[in-house]
Amino acid sequence: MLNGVLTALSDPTRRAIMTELGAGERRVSDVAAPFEMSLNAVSKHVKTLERAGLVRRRRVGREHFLTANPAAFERAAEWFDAQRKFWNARLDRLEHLMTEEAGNE
Amino acid sequence: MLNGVLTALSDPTRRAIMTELGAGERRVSDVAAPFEMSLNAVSKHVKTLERAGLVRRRRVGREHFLTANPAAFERAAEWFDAQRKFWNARLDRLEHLMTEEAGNE
DNA sequence: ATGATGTTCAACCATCTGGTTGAATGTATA
DNA sequence: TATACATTCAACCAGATGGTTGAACATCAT
Repeated sequence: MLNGVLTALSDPTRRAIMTELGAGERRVSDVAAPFEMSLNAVSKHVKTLERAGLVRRRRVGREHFLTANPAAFERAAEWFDAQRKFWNARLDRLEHLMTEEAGNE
Repeated sequence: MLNGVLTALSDPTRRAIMTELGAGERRVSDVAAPFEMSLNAVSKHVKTLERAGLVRRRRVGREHFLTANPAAFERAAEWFDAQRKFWNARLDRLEHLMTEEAGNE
């Protein structure tokens, strides 16, 4: 869902986690290590990303391995792309009108 | 700022407002009309979008005319595009490795 | 001047959010 | 078995968020 993905990614910590996972599979505590907040806080962020479908979890014994699920980006990326296209078209149309106007002067 | 734009757009009401403004300049009360919430609530949402740079306001007498500022989308759109490119490259690399692996069997 | 219109401001409220700490759970290891 | 490790769960807290209502402000129309 677009909503969940956008909400999840509107937090800088969570975007950083996604970037971190860009380097490959990581355990929860590895992901948490660079941050100054508690492991618990990061664990919550991971859960949020997971709920949004952006992160997948693989349990091996007591360790939880996390991977990014890039497919989940798609909806949001597409939404922004659609916006971009729409506004570009609109600006082009506007510009076109203005040059036409100029031609009539 | 990426953060502000993403946060602003993570709310469905605010995304709807942006869509509404896609049709052209609108007064605050016109923007508010289709929503079931109070004018005040929408006014607050507009202010949020304005703070994020996504909306511009033009005061004419007592009326405030709003327009979308598509340029503000750019950062966010670019961020998603960068993500998309990064993950596609990563998947390609992975696929490549796997076919190489298969060739060695 | 009066009153209606368009909008914001201010105070309030319930819920969400992002963080904390401490305990619980499950698993590996000595 | 006892202990250390990896992680989550639960309770709590402060501050943000999204909504409400009522008053204030500025402007237009009579």
